[in-house]
Amino acid sequence: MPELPEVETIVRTLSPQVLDRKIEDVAVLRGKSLACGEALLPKLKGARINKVYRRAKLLLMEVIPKGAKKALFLAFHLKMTGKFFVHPDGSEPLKHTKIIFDLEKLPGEPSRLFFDDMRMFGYCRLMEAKDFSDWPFWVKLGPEPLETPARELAERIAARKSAVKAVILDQTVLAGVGNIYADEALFKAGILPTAKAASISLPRLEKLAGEIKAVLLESIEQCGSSIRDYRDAQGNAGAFQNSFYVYGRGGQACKVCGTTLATARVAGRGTVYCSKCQTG
DNA sequence: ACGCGTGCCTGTTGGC
DNA sequence: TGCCAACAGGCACGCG
Repeated sequence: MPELPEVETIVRTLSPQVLDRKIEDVAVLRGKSLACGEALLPKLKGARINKVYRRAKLLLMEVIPKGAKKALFLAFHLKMTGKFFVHPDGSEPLKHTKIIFDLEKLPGEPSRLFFDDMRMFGYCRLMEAKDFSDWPFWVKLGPEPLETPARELAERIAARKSAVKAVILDQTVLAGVGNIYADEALFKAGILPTAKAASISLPRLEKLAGEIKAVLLESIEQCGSSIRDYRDAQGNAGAFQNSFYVYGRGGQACKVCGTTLATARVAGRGTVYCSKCQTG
């Protein structure tokens, strides 16, 4: 389930494979996977991929259409099971392939970029620059945690009344944290996921913000977490799952104090925490 | 305006 | 052994 570190890893592994290459053809195998921009599809033919980058959990590509000055943008949300892989010329779609981008052929390089998505929660939006302002999710996205001072993140969290876990998962408060890194950061900060954000002292929230940044950075260094089947755009698994303190470890011993880790549902999500190391 | 619950999806897992 | 419910979870949406 790609969160910020996994999407960042996919950007880094996909970019060298597709940057500056031209898109020769696009096949949308499942209409709903292209959330908008169907009318712009013809403009993709012959367009050059100028930039591959990330915002929150979104992977974006800026493409320059042939002979046009206005750029187009592909914004992918991978949700739980979205994947990219560049397959050899002539490869047939896989069971869960939703969109195929045929790139210009280069000697010795694969040319079929597949967007696969087993659960079908993911999507691609094809847009012009002006369309971003009509995309509510994009407009409301909070700041990038790695580019925002911990103090500022703490103040944004403190302004909300809900359970602190629900608050840090809220993409309008800060962008890019999902269930894994929420649980890990709360453990490292020693804060119970159910504690109300507004009731936590600012220094503790600043500690939490610092731990969010630390856990995201550490995971990026490890190329993300591979739960089940996450792979980067070169097919490699991440390694950060080996560093989890709590996520997926319910019922096992806390690595710090030995207490059996508790499970609960918070903000509608499976949640694991240590009732001794974490307090309200 | 905010907070909370539900639906979207399919493959995997565990209980009876 | 086989079936089926529960589960995985980000976000849109609707309700209070």
